[in-house]
Amino acid sequence: MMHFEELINTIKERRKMLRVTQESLAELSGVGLRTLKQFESGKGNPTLLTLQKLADVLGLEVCLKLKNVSRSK
Amino acid sequence: MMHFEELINTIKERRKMLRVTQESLAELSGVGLRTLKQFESGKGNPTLLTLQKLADVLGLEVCLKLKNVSRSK
DNA sequence: TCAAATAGAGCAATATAATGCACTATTTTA
DNA sequence: TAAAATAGTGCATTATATTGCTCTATTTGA
Repeated sequence: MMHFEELINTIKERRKMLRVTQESLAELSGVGLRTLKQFESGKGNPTLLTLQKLADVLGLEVCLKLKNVSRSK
Repeated sequence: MMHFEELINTIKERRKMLRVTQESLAELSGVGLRTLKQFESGKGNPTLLTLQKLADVLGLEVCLKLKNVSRSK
């Protein structure tokens, strides 16, 4: 899924920016380390709850925004 | 989960604004009708893929944004 | 450079999301 | 206000997300 990557990168970059390891983020968020590893490495299709838990610790939140309609793509 | 509701409402309202029934949205998105019903009725914890499929048809996209840090809440 | 820290993956068990079917409840509309 | 359309739920099955354990690969820093 093309759009997954954007979310993955946001999480990954944000985590690194905050200098948090996968292990720490897993603990802090209550998400299993294995689950986080899978998500960040592009395997996996997390549940909304899992994504929210991760985002929350990183000071992010999941949202829905209008797609850019006028793209010539 | 408090924050789920916001996402649910966004989906639900957007769907209604576009005058699309659950049945249509389910078909168009490729998500099972049962799954959509559960999500909109507040039961359920959809996978990111499911959420994206629904959002996509409605002209929305899942994103991560910075949380409002300075809230006295 | 090489040892420690961090990240990724195989395997297997368990929890739960996704789904369809059939039915009920609610809403819409003629 | 009654019929039709739309939305919500119980039950059961299947698919798959989550998890821990263990091991390997990669990255980092002294």
